[in-house]
Amino acid sequence: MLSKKTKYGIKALTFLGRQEDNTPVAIASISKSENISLKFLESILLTLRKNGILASKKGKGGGYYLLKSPSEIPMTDVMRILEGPISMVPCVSLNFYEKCDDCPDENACAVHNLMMQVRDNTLDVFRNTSLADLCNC
Amino acid sequence: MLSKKTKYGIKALTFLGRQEDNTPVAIASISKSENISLKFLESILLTLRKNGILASKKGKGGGYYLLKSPSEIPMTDVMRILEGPISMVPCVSLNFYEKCDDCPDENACAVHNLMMQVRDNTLDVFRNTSLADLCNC
DNA sequence: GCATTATCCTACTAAATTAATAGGGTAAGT
DNA sequence: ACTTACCCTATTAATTTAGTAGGATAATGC
Repeated sequence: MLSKKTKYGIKALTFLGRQEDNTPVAIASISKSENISLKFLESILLTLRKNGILASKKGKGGGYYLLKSPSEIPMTDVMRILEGPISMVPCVSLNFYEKCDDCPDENACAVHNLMMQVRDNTLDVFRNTSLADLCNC
Repeated sequence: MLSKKTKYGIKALTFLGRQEDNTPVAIASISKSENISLKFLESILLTLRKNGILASKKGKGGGYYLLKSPSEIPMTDVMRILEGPISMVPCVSLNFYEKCDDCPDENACAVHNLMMQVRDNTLDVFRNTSLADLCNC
């Protein structure tokens, strides 16, 4: 299941990507438009900023804005920052690999092999989708 | 993330599918071979039985066995029984649909449209994989 | 320079889910 | 009868997720 954090994060990003110019938008403004708890959204935007997706400006007229153009932001990046691994099991993860305790041989593991396929397919979607694609729908 | 329940369930099913004949296998036997907590596995096999994947036999020589041949058990069924929805969000689920509280228009929702694609791709994998495919690897 | 605005940041709490355990009940075989 | 092994409900422990609190910091404008 997709966490609310990721869901809200993506909604906020598309909201920012749909702005005419790239002037800062206040958290409160996004919070209202997208029906997201202000404080929760605050922490989400903070992690997106710390991970190089957003930049911010303080004080009056301040807010968050995209660092790059939406077409340059692949959904793989967004997903990994907000949701973590794209794989359903750590043993098939490219960026968050971990060995299973119970499994003596990965190549002989049915779960491993099935989840490799799922990962490849999911990755395909995220690699071929940028924030720009999401803004136009 | 895939739950341990599903992971263990799939491992147990492939173990049963790899048996020469379809005679009952005791939970304890699967538990040892696959390094799964006995009691936890017990509850997993119980739900697989209640959902028409497995049958069981009590008493000495008893245990669990597959109701159908592995090639007749699609992974979509297994996943939905053990893990629940295949979709990452309820609003794109075929079998567990639920409307989002925050979203006024699904068709205009970026998350919805992205997750539709992910669902379609994941579903493709599960639909085209049977338990038999997992037993041969 | 001071008030206002809005992000920054740490810590905490509540709720939900997951993983596992306990313990007795029931049926089948010998 | 006795043993074996599944049946079933309830409970607990651990982890994760979602959300809250509250003040610190920085920029802007009068």
